[in-house]
Amino acid sequence: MNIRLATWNINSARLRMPQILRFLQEYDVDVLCLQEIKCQNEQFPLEELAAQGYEHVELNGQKAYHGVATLARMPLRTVERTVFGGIDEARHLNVEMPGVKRGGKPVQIHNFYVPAGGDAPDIKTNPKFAHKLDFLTDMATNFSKQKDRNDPMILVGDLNIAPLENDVWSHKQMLKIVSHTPIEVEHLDKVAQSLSWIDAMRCHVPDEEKLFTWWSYRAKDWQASNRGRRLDHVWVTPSLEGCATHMQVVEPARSWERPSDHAPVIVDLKI
DNA sequence: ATGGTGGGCCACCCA
Repeated sequence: MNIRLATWNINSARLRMPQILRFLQEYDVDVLCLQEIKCQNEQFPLEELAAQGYEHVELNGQKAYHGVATLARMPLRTVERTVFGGIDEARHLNVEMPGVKRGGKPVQIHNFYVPAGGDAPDIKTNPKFAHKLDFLTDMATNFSKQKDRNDPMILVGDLNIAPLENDVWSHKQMLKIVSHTPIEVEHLDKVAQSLSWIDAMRCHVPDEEKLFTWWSYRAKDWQASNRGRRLDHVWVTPSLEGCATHMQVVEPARSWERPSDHAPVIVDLKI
């Protein structure tokens, strides 16, 4: 069974519906995980998606900020919406695909929006940075205690960390910038180690090559300056190792009218 | 060192 899965920080689902519909159609996506939907569940535009064949939508929304959604052509079932890091915000949604199994178990998809962490990389002066690290610590603990690395799971989303040197435009100039500080990378590494998660994007692009998914709105010409970061990720547990047969960052979407500042990431899975 | 651009919502918060 071949499944095309995508993740996209959409920066307002309601405002960006034309781009969402265009993306689903042009790229023939089966499952789309959205972050920063910025609306309550009741406000999410279900009808337009159903009309285009995406009849299955699971939500964890909230008013104005954050919020994640997972939508698909095939049935989905919400397993859990978990609060990490002690602050009750809509930043996680775990769904399973009852019709998509590996080793007799339905494949689960964790959709994450990790806190951005504010400006100063200092837990003493910046509560947002402390929250980000707490969130990551909680993720690692929760996975270790509650989950089994032998289960087929996919983790996608905006993790707001670019861990590798070539996940940012300038490693040296980014070392003290939130999203690329060593302490954040250490915390993210612990999350990855908790269930031996595999970085499915880097399986397709060598560590020596630049790979970005986000470009700031503040650049005059995002392509010319190309000061990007890889903030969005796709991980799989060991039982799905090698299942991601193809990966692409859909950079053209960053140039569409009224774009999100994130580009979608697509993986093709053979399950 | 600073400000640059967006979205939600109606005074600012957040990215």
